[in-house]
Amino acid sequence: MNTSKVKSRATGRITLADVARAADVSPITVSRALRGERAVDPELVARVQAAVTKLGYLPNPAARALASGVGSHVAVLIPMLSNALFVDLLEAIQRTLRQGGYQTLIGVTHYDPAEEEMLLREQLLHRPAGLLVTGFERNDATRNLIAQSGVPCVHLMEASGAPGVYSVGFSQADAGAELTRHLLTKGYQRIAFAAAQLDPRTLQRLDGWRKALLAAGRHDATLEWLNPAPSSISLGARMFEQIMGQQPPVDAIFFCNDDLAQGALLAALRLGLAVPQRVAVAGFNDLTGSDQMLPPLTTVRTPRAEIGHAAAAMLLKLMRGEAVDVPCVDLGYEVLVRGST
Amino acid sequence: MNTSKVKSRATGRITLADVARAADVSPITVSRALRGERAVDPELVARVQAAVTKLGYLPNPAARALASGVGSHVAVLIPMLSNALFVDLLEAIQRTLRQGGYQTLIGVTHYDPAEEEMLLREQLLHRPAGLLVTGFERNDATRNLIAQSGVPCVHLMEASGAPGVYSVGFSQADAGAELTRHLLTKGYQRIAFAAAQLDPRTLQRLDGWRKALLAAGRHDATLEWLNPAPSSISLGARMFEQIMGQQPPVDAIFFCNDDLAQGALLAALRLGLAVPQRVAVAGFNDLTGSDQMLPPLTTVRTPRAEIGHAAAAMLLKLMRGEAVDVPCVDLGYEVLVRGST
DNA sequence: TCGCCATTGGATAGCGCTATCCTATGCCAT
DNA sequence: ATGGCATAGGATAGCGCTATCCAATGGCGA
Repeated sequence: MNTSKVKSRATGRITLADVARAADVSPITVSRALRGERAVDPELVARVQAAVTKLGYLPNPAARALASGVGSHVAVLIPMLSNALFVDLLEAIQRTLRQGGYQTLIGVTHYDPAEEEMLLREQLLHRPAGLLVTGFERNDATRNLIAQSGVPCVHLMEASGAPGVYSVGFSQADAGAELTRHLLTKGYQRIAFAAAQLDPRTLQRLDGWRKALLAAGRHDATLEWLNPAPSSISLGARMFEQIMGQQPPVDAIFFCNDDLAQGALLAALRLGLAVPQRVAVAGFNDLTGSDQMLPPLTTVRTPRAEIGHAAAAMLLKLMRGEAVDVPCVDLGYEVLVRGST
Repeated sequence: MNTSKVKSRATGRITLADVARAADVSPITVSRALRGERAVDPELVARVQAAVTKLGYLPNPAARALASGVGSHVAVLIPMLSNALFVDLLEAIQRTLRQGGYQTLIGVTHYDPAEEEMLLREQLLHRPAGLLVTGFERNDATRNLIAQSGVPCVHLMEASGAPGVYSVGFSQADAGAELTRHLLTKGYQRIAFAAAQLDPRTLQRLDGWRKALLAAGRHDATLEWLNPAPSSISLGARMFEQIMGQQPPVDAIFFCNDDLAQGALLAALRLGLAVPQRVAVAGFNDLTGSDQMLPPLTTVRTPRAEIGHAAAAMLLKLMRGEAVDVPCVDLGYEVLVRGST
């Protein structure tokens, strides 16, 4: 029964062969019993389990990866960790994947398609069991890498009906439009849109804002303030001052992210401009601190933790070869009306 | 020269054997040429390099890990991603390690020693090439795991002279004391210390504050406000209101982290309490937004990016078996005096 | 000239798993 | 009975690399 030979380079760790010996079965039976890959006599499974517990056996991920051609980890590509949004998303992803027995490898693309491609190539070398990527917009090379790798992939933060594509998110454009309609309903006449970073999701919000204003006959190109610099509180403050210094004046500003809006509210305090009387301010994502601002910030609560959890759960199914009934999950959003509008 | 046999389960990827064939050398020579593990005839190295380039060969990390017993990644254990401090730290670590050819695997301990132990056990299974952990305080089991694993380990964020221990950080206690002395110099009489989370580094700052106040004869137990809840802007606001509602009044508050201090400044605005006239507020870490507050927040700039970089560089040396001349690097800090004090 | 050792290329044997094929068993329909 | 087939355990052969030993070469002192 015992087929293992004398070890010349023993690492001292308990191997599957040790378990097999202790349970008096063949190594392959242990492997099958542990993975549930094929029907195994319940009595043998019990014996294997007992041996595993007794010896404290823990499988060697590298050996597993080499033999099976697929790792026990998931690669996650996100744009930026300094946006709290993605931290919340990651936290949920990591928690869910761990329960499924997978490690999470994080790659930060810095919103750069070339960097995303490079990271992906690197990650694919490690043969991840699954892939989580942010949004749909990427260069063809990257898209092909994903498709040809055969690694199950779920897209985060956006909702898309494309066939064969898995995604969990919400409509950024709808959210942008709905927040804009809230401002219109409140009676604001000239509603600016102020954005930084200009990543795809920001531009979708811009699109929603534009559609809502066009529908109301209130659109005007001078209302668009687009800055490719990274989003931050201080940039929000600067953009606010810039916008308020222009003619004709605006009476509301929709910032594409809460950090910008927070900076704007602080700048308004500094300048003595009353919010929302002189100008209304709205943000996006309901980041930490937005409810503490003066006045509290009107924003859109985005369900990033739920997205992370649902995407990870979907990926787990895909990795296990189970069927996914709804490939495109829309988790919606919620406009939070607070004092700033 | 060609020793490889017909593949039954070929994965289609280029292997080291393919390179060996193309360069007309043995596989082990390719391995050595690529790793520089032993002297190899420069001409052969050139031939190997040419073949690698021509074929686009990329080593298989799983095979490497299995054969050598050590992975090509570093495990990093940090307490929390929602504290921007650690995001900056990670960013620097990841950048430096990637240049050294290592992947970064992040584990978030949530300030929980038990979770840290569990994560570490999990990570050690993957045989990381190196380990980065936050601070020195952990349970004995975890400490033993690190020591017995034989994996090179560098400790982050604190400076310690313990022999055989590698660390990069600064003295949290000194920084706490220096900020406190700044407040004393400014003439504040009753300087409170308000802290959340109560992790080791927070307690070290507390210690510094206490020593400075004791030295000045201004210490008083009612000045300590310790809350084990997670640090956040809203908690800072609540703690501020609580502190300001107590008698005898304080004239300055040192918050252990900037998010708390930011919340306090916002609460002060809400309550109409003038900062720094009615009460001075100081924070720690110089997080994003602190310079934008009203008034701008006095705080301590902590060199987390530098720490991340230096720690990763030190770990790279250790992993390569090179000597590290200074095992304990103190990168200092800087008190930033702004309008809030 | 001879050995001795340092140097460097290669053969061999795994690392610890899993894919694949093979075989033994039992059960059913014929 | 008997063939056919599903079921389940095991032997075998790698996955793609590296550790280890071995052999060939050349330089050098005696």
